[in-house]
Amino acid sequence: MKAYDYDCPVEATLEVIGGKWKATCLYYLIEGPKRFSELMELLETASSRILSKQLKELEEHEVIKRKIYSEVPPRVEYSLTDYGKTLLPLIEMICDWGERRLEKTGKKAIYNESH
Amino acid sequence: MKAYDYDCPVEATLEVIGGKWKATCLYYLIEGPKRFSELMELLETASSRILSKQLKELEEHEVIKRKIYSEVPPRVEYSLTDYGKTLLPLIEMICDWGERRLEKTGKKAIYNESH
DNA sequence: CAGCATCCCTAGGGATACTG
DNA sequence: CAGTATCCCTAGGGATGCTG
Repeated sequence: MKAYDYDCPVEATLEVIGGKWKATCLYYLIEGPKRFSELMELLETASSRILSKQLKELEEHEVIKRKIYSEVPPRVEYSLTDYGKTLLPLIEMICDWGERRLEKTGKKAIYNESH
Repeated sequence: MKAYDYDCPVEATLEVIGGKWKATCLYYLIEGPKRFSELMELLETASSRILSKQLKELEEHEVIKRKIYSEVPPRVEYSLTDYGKTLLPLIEMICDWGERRLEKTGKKAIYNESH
């Protein structure tokens, strides 16, 4: 067993937000709770299996919470926890830097177009 | 071919800093240029192959530059580019959040101990 | 609707050895 | 010293289909 878990604290953060869709999910959750299907639509190219896995991991890291409504058809809403909200400035900074990089590289993001 | 490169700008950032050691490398480069062997010592558990790959990718993304000194034995120094320096506040915020997470989870990072 | 189950695949990461 | 070269391996991600 190792004496340390990380080389540097930055790794502890990347472990939480570093999955393929995680930061993007968090970003979309900033504006408020979203259901599974809403996230699916926003993350056009993600499969439901992967998305649900990433959401589960975010939940395990306690940055989002999952609320189940006992209805038919089923309804589930994901939202940021208080702890997750501490990530907010970080996520926004990540998004800002990404936007500048889009300008620099000429690449495009769906999100940018729809705003 | 896809019409878009990303769903959201956050992905453009994660593409740059999201590799296993990338953010950590950037973090250590904040204090100034470092040679390959210095980074190897700081990133205790990274292999030279991986580290050199990650550095090469950071270089391709134009956030670090590689300076070769024509000496024997060879000497190479890595440092942040001006563009890379625009990542600075972000990296520091990532580190801060990571530190708070270390406190919360009781995990440890080498870096924290040595300071 | 909100997901698991199953199967599959490759890219990222790692160990070890070797060179200019 | 600062890397490649080679081989290997698994974890993350993806396609498709099924269920409560």
